[in-house]
Amino acid sequence: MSVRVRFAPSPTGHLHVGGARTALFNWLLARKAGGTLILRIEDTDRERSADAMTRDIIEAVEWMGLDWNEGPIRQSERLDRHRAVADALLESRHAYRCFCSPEELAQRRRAGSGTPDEWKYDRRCLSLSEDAIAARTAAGRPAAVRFHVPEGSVGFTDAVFGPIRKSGEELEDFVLVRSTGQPTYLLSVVADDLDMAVSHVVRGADHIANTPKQLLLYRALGRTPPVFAHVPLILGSDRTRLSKRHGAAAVLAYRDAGILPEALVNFLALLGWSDGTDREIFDRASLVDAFSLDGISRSNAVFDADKLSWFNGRYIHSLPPADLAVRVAPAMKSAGVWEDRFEGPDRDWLEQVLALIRPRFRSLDALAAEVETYAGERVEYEPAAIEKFFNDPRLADYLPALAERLNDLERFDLESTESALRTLAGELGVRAGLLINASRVALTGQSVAPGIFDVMVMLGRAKTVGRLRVSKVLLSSS
RNA sequence: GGCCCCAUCGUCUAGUCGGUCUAGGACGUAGCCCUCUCAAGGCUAAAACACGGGUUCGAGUCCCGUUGGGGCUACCA
Repeated sequence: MSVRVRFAPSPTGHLHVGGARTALFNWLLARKAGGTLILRIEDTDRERSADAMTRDIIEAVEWMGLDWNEGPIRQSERLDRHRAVADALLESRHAYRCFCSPEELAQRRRAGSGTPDEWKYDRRCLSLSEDAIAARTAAGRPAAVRFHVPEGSVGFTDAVFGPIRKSGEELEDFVLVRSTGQPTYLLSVVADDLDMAVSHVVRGADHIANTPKQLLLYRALGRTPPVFAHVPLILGSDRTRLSKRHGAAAVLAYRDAGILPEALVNFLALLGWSDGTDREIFDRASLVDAFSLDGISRSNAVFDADKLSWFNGRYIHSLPPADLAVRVAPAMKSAGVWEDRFEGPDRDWLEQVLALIRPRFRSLDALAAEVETYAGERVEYEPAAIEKFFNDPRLADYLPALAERLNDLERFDLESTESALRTLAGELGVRAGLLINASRVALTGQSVAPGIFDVMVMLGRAKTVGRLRVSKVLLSSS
């Protein structure tokens, strides 16, 4: 049996990390088995669905690099097919028309004993005679289609949770088609999964309780259900279900915050799945290779932004510089630090700067912004840096002296700059650290930077000497 | 409330048919090393089997209960 899976988000909101992980697991399963991934948009509730959200979801899935083989299919385009299934169920007496309006139901719910959510549909319309139905239909009364839940229990073996059973008494006669003629989710998923020959349904664990209802539909239709694999939910740090309240839960928000898709993918894969080893870093290919449904955990997982950040750092630190330059370009552009020369003659220089400064960064944004320190014409001095390393008045003489030494250098490289500085420090009788740290502030405006000689070489002689000379002003005025 | 599901460090997790598990790894935290700063990197440390009963020679591993958490309970998906 060939593996056919689907990722079926509903466009009622942004694609959040929970949905993203479900998409990833489906993709992984499809790729691992050489199967097919179908992208299906579950927009049967027109009221709550938005086209903008559909675009958002597709953009997010593409950004994560999860390619699909069929779709995107909009469920709303298959309404006729769904209604046909409902008609078949009506015909076979597995479903019946219900003329109770939502308002009436709400009223009866409130009037019933116990709390409203204990109330089950009272099957008032189940016993309607043919004549009564015909009369109401002729009178133009809208009717919903309800499934007639049979006696007995339904059970299935979930690929991650194992056997799950539910007694039919717990289920009420659920609606398949709204009185507006719109099919509901329960009908649509089953009809679509059947038509699309879906072999494995991998979805969030919040669907576990609905699965018995769907199983009943498969049974009534005389069809074999797919394998179900429910994935535990992702929780916020307060252990409640992840939502907008927990800050950035949307996939594209992470992209916009400078997260690399491979980091998100790697992180998400390990959130609720393990291959049983200690391995943490997985590229796409090894993830496909190692993935298996039975490595999925049964308990919910808390989303740990710190760990995502760590993964992102790992990828930023290990990407080939040429690739990193490509990946960071959008962030540089939106930060306003991009210059055309980075596309041409200074490409190598940019790559070298990135390679030099990246160990200190875990996000593309911060990394992009820091390029300005090296590429820009002006230095922004941090007050804290000045306070920390510009606190020796003698520096007002030392730094200009260092500038001249460096300016006179025959060659301007790592070795020559370092020996020039250390020689000067020796002659002055001060620690090399004094000049080094002060130079760091003079050259970058910060108290934090890569090795100072690397910084000098990246800046080049002109900028290095210029910034050291300018710093005299700051020193004498402070 | 009812039904379903889950339960190992703060977090993500490993934990072969129950037998050196004195419970392993990672993030985070603390310390040390490196060192011109801060990172990165390396090393080390603190940190968990929710609780109570069973079953068994022996339970983190099996069973029951309690507690806690989550989900579902719509003419939402």
